[in-house]
Amino acid sequence: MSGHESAVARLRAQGYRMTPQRLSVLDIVAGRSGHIRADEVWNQAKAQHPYVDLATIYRTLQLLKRIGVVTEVIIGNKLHFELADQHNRHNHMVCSDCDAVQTLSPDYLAEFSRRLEQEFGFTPDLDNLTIGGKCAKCHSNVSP
Amino acid sequence: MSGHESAVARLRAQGYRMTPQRLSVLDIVAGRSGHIRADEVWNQAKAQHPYVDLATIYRTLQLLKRIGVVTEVIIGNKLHFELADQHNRHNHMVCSDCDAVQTLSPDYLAEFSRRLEQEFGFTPDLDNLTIGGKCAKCHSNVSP
DNA sequence: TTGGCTCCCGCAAATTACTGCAATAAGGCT
DNA sequence: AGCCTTATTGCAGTAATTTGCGGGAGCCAA
Repeated sequence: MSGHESAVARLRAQGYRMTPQRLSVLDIVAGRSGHIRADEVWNQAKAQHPYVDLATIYRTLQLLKRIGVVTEVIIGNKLHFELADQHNRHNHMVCSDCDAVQTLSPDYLAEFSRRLEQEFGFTPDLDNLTIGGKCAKCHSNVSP
Repeated sequence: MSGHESAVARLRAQGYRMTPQRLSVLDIVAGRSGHIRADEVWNQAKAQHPYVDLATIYRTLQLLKRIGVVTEVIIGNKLHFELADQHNRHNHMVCSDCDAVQTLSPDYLAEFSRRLEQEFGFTPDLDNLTIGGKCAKCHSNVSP
């Protein structure tokens, strides 16, 4: 449970204000071990604070993403968010059939990333990289 | 200009029908050397066939994507499509600052892909993989 | 050719994501 | 504690994409 304080500090440091709405969003995302959709955040936030607007949720999530507190994962073309834990960075593999999500150590991408940087000067944003494909279970299935 | 016939054949082979609308979409996507947005396809399609509906464009593009005739590229959170040229497969690197797109040989991902398959049984969909990050030009800039 | 099954289209409405604007409230200053 | 500045919210509206529905058309079999 160390995400909150540092997140609040990071907001303040950049001139952003801490509001009940933002705190709610932060609590909700931090309280969830995995990823959560924007509308789920909204539903939970309304329980704590009846007049939060969905637009505020979106703006807050974008803000938190911009300052690196949460990361965005696209699962079956729906946006999800999760707390960015600096001590446990990971990428996601999402199955295009069953939407199952597996996490992946960024070590697997280190070599690839280094080559892009050396050969193209392109710095990939690994924090937000999600790999689509078929998981082992769905791979054996037939119908497309 | 070999995309058409094989695409038509592939549609028929899977029980899909070739309609004027679908042919238009196919023509338009094939006629563009790079990527094209759904609404651009729509505008061009309307010129040929005044009563095409945008929903049809979207459905057709999804269909073509599903059967592997076109691939999807997300550029600055807008969907783009391009003809899947089997002889010139490539991935994309998109700069999150300036939306510039560079193409990338899938060779760079081969090793990575092989490891995912061996260690997790996960088959990544490299055709639709786009890497976000900062290009060399924007990398030197300051403001976030 | 007739019947029937299924596919496909256009229309409209739903869903998801985002934005402009005026009212509100957070945080610093006194 | 009270005031002032301005970031932030709620509301309403827009943009982008998807989905449900009913009619119409293609295809096959008898």
